[in-house]
Amino acid sequence: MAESFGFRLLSQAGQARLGEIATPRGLVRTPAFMPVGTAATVKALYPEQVRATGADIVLANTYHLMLRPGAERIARLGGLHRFMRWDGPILTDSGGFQVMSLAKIRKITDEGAEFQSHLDGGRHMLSPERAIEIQCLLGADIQMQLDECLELPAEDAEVERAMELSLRWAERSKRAFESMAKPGQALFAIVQGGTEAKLRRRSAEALVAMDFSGYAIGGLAVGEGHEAMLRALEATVPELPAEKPRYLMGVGTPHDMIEAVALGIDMFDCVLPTRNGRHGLAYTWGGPVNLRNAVHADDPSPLDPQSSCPAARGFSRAYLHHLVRSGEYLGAMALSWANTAFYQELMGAMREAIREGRFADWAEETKANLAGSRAE
RNA sequence: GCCGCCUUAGCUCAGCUGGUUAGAGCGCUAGAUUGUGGAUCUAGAGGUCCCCCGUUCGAGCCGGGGAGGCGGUA
Repeated sequence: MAESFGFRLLSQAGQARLGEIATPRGLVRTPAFMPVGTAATVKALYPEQVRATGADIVLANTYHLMLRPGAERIARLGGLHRFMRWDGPILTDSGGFQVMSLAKIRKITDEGAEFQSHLDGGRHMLSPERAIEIQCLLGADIQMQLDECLELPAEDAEVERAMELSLRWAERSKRAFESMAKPGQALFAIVQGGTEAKLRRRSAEALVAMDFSGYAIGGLAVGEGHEAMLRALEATVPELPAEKPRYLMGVGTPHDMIEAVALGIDMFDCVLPTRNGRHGLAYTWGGPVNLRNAVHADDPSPLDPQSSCPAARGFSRAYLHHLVRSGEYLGAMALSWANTAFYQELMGAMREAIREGRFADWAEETKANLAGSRAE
């Protein structure tokens, strides 16, 4: 097992990349999907289940864990890996996005983000330095710089201001990381700049000059639309170094991820498989299936016979329909499991297609099969 | 038997002095959801206002008769 962090490019098909991220806690095969475990749990799933679906790494969250149960407490309890019983790599988000999406009242200054907790209204200050300190207390293998994420559409001047602020925060995050992090831990920068190609390029260029272990693309899938997101990726990815992993934050649908991999993205995270699973939407090789719909009430066929997941192969659509409509825990568990498994199967299929040099054909065929999964 | 109350959407119920196209909540039928508040939002379908007769320009609403339900009483 590697002592230090590293990325290896194994193969390429067009812009699509097959690779491997080495961490002291194990390998991450890329393209990778990271199940989201915001509050130190991939909701409704046991860690063993998450691992068995093929996930190499999970995501957890600075914002939520600093508020509850507290980063210092997790550190006293032996760190996040022991706390949540996940011994593989963990990536932690820095909190920038959550301050935007969750905190009711917030004030962004150069110093940091001052916000009121969505839990109890308490006031907190999250600076770039504190965000790194928290991620170090948690023991995250891959840490993210604090950034400012905007909802789109936004004024150009506002997008530029947030992008420039995020650059200053990147620099401070890196300094803090270098003074606190343990060997083998990595820090990723976050490219901002909205949908404006010029701003994206400037952000990427500045961050690359600071030399991070990996580069994330943030501030997308926040209201700009599918095509605008792809154009922003096309503008950004060529600016990033080939020898570092590229992470598209918060994305996405199966369709989104196939197209992003085609543009050279290596890593994803998204709440869709788990959140939508809890609310009755299943992702399958035949496209998304809304199990709340009445059409499933009498359907004895399995959710997805092509899936390797016992929940997708074993439970009938009629039963899952009943569980979802009844608000039963097992419905949320079964669909979270099936969806998490599907997302990993999808990444596995992409890796195989790249390895065999047939990614473009595979992508066309698969997108057609999934049609309905956001065919925009 | 007599007295009182009730009957409006699938369910529980509003309904103005009699006045356009009769409403709500839940449910139902769908849709949205992208660095997770186990959340939220959007749209749609659905009515013999118990039945009949009458009064009125006009009745869910007023009068008479009937049916069904609940309660009280003998």
